[in-house]
Amino acid sequence: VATKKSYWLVKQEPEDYSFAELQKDKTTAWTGVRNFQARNFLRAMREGDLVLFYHSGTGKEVTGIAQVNKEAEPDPTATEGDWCCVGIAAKKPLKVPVPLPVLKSDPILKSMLLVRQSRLSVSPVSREQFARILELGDTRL
DNA sequence: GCCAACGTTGGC
DNA sequence: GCCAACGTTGGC
Repeated sequence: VATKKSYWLVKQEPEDYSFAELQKDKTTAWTGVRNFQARNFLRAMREGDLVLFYHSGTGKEVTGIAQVNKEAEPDPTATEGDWCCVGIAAKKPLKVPVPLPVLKSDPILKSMLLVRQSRLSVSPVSREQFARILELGDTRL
């Protein structure tokens, strides 16, 4: 059953957990999401989906590509409530990071949910937007 | 169920 | 440091 691949973006402050740390760890459990909208996106992720990794705060740029390697399961860090996490694996850093001002001004990227709703920590990305990020990032998978 | 008050996040 | 956006809480 071939399902169509989806694309996502996750956001984290690099001081908290950077893409470099993910590369070092190889994989990580993406825990700690406590927002319903973000949680629902986590639940929609499928193994193999590609994930843009964005640094908020210091950097404010898309810095790397990761891939879902484990679909949603209960978040072990949640002591109450119906929360979940996914597993992601580092895939490749962007050769050239794509900074927020570029996202905001690019005709394809300015409609990204990240741009329109900056507090959302997990958001969907279209195939076209994902391809555009790779193009601007001078990176191919 | 509404809304004011407050807290948090993130960009500038 | 400030402000906008958004979520949560609590009084009514």
